[in-house]
Amino acid sequence: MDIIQYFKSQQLLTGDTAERLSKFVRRKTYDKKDLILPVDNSSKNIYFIEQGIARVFYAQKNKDVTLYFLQENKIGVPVDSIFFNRVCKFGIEALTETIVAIMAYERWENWAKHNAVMQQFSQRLMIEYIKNATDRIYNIKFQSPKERYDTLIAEFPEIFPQVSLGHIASYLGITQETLSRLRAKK
Amino acid sequence: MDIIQYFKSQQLLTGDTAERLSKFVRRKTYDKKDLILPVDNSSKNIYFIEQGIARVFYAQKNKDVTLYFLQENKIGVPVDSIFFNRVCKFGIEALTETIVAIMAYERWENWAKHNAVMQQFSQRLMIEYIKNATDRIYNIKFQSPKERYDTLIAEFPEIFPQVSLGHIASYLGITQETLSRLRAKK
DNA sequence: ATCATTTTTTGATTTCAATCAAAAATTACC
DNA sequence: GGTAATTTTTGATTGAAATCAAAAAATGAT
Repeated sequence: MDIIQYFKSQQLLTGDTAERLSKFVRRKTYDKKDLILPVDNSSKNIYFIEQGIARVFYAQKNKDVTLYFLQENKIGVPVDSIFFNRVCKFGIEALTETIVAIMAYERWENWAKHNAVMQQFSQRLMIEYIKNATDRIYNIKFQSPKERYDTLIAEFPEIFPQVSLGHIASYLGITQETLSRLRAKK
Repeated sequence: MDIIQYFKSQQLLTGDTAERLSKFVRRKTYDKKDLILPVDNSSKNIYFIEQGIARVFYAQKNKDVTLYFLQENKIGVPVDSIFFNRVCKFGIEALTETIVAIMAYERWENWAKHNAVMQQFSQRLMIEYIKNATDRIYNIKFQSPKERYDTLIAEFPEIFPQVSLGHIASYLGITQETLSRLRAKK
């Protein structure tokens, strides 16, 4: 969905603010396997997935771990760079052909300083991030791979034909082979 | 440290705001093993550790996992209840004798609506939470138990005589025996 | 100090998932 | 449609850490 439409539909923005925000948006299309954001970058952009699927991942040498998936209408925020002025450890990779709405965070941050609606909008997005991070930690620390698997297909069933087992397995914290066996029985 | 002193020292609050906030604070002392916040509760309080050490943990049946430790000057925030109106999955347990400064979040939230300093203060705490959660996810997903161990002693060396191996092990995601062996060699 | 309780270490065994390897299936491309 | 390339499944083996069990050490209480 168009990013501005989406924010409106979620009652995050009202007409005129939305109007103005839409001027900040730049759109870009990525092919499968393109990097939307490379690892260890210090981008201060916000990446909204208008179409397609992406993954947020850590990578170093021979290690590659998927942190989470971004479906349509999800936002990838390089928090390290935006809030903490350090390079962002994770990257974002397109897993299908993807349309991304990109916005420079600083512009809207400045605006938010003088605008209550934007201020609240900004806060809402932070809370959204907090929710996702909190849930993910619970998911990793307290649930079993099988439970994580069940949660994933419940929340994001379309993932299966589209995303390769390897990425899903690393999201779950197991190997591809183990995931394949997990699916087989049952 | 006294919570208000701490916020001042961090330039999070100025004189008069601090003054007023201090009226919101209620202090409580806990013994070792006391629950500061039970699991699955819906407290809307914020818990600031003025003295001692606590742990944030998930528990169900025979499962008990330590999420992270709260040292002096750290804040425990039951985000589930405060932001999402659901019971908070984690609890907080005192690991030593502990002095906690407790504050009702709603009071300061209402205040923040009409006060820019409080608003910014509130936002800073959110960002702090985001940082911790982000780092922790990296820590869990991308680092090995040994690396987690090294990070922990680097950041929080005093933990060792004070907190039992069992809790530390569950924080690291291994068993107590494995941790004991990890420490032995070297 | 002594005894009791808790915590940590050490040892032996088991188990589950990782690894290694190859076959089968699916997808992509000329 | 056929061949190549990729992805998934299946099988056999290995290994690292969990489990089980008990000894040793540390802490606490009387």
